[in-house]
Amino acid sequence: MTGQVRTVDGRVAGRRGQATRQKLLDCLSEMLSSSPYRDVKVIDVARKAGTSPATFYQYFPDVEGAVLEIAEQMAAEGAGLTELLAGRSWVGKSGWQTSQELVDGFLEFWRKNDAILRVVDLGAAEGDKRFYKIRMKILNSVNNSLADAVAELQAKGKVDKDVNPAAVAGSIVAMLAAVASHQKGFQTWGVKQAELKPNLALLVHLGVTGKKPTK
Amino acid sequence: MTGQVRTVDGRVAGRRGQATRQKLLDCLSEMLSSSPYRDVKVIDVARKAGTSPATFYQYFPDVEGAVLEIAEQMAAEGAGLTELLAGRSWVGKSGWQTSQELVDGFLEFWRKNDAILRVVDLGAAEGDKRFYKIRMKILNSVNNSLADAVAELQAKGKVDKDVNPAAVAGSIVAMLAAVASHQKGFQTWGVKQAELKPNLALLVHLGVTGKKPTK
DNA sequence: ACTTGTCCTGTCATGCCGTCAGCTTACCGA
DNA sequence: TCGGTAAGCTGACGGCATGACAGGACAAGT
Repeated sequence: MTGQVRTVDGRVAGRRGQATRQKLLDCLSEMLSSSPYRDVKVIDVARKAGTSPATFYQYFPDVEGAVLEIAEQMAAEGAGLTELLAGRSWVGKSGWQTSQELVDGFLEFWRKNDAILRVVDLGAAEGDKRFYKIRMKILNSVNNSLADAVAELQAKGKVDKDVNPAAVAGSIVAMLAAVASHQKGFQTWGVKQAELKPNLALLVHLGVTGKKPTK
Repeated sequence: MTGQVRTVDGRVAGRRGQATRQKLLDCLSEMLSSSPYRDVKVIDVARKAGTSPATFYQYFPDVEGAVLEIAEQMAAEGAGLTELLAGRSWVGKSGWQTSQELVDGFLEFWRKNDAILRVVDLGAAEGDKRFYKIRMKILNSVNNSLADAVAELQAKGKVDKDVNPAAVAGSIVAMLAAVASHQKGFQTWGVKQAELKPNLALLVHLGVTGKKPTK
């Protein structure tokens, strides 16, 4: 029951309209990858989509509105990140594997959607609740699972009592997101992609379990 | 020897000119805190500074150019973050203290400069080398110290050999930066500022030494 | 008072924004 | 088949930001 897709002035969009709308979104997505967010103009998106600016405004209130739409679509996919953690173990060798796969999946997802995620991150940091919510939606899936894992280990006495599972999980997730969006940066620091992953996985494992992984 | 401050058309700026220039920078700084980066317009900055857009363009090529200037100033201050780590120990109780003070200082610095740091982060993520360099300048001070600390512990055999100091240090620094810029976010996750810090410090300590701190 | 170089702004061409009226196209029922 | 209705698109327009320039205001030294 998401309701039908509607134009700004309230008409319901038909087949053709939806196609145009999607084309505009696709073109916007491309533009976000190739030029700074600040310089993305409605007219450029429209031109790229082979239509006119007026058409753009029929479907979106402004660039930001369209960006939110793209972000929403991505967030829906991003919910799949939960599977990286569902039912996984954090003890012994399988704990190390869980950690590695989480890092792998996370970095991959971020790499695929880096342009839009940059903008979402900015919006969230600027305090825009709409972007903030989307960021939460993506990170929550991972965050909650991690927090649960920590809490569980804590209940078994394997993790100190004064640890706050939510704080630790949140920090780890933030780290993953930050490293992912500055992946290129590490190369300039003399750290190769392939080297980065296991070290990141190590930090994740340490954070969750408080112990070095058994490899 | 940074050379004198110059206008866009090559004149050297005198006392009065420098004052106006600085006022424009200050106003821009304020605007960045109060409105989204994308919506910051030259005309608004000029109005706020009680001058005209033409004056702005005399000193800066565009908004981005002025932002770089502000960022540069901040980066100079940020170099002081090194002191949070210079000559500190990572063993025993003092290790725990080092970790705590690092987190404290880092979050504080970020909180003070959050608006401009947001923009720098975005610019860097978008691949703009000028922003990237500034981000490095700030983080390098901390990053290098951390990497050294890890390498040292590694030489003493207290940290596994297959750990890459640069990768670990970079990831930790990225975590600090990310958590700092989304501090508000944690509150919505039910994590209070005061709770966040020790948990973050714990993660830092774990990452650097591989062991839980002795408190 | 006059000169000199700094500093600021009025003005202008250009281009994007965001809206509207109006035209074209697709769909549907009679 | 035909006409009605709603969807879909665009040209055109006022408004505003951009960025450049030339000329006027101002301070400081002579």
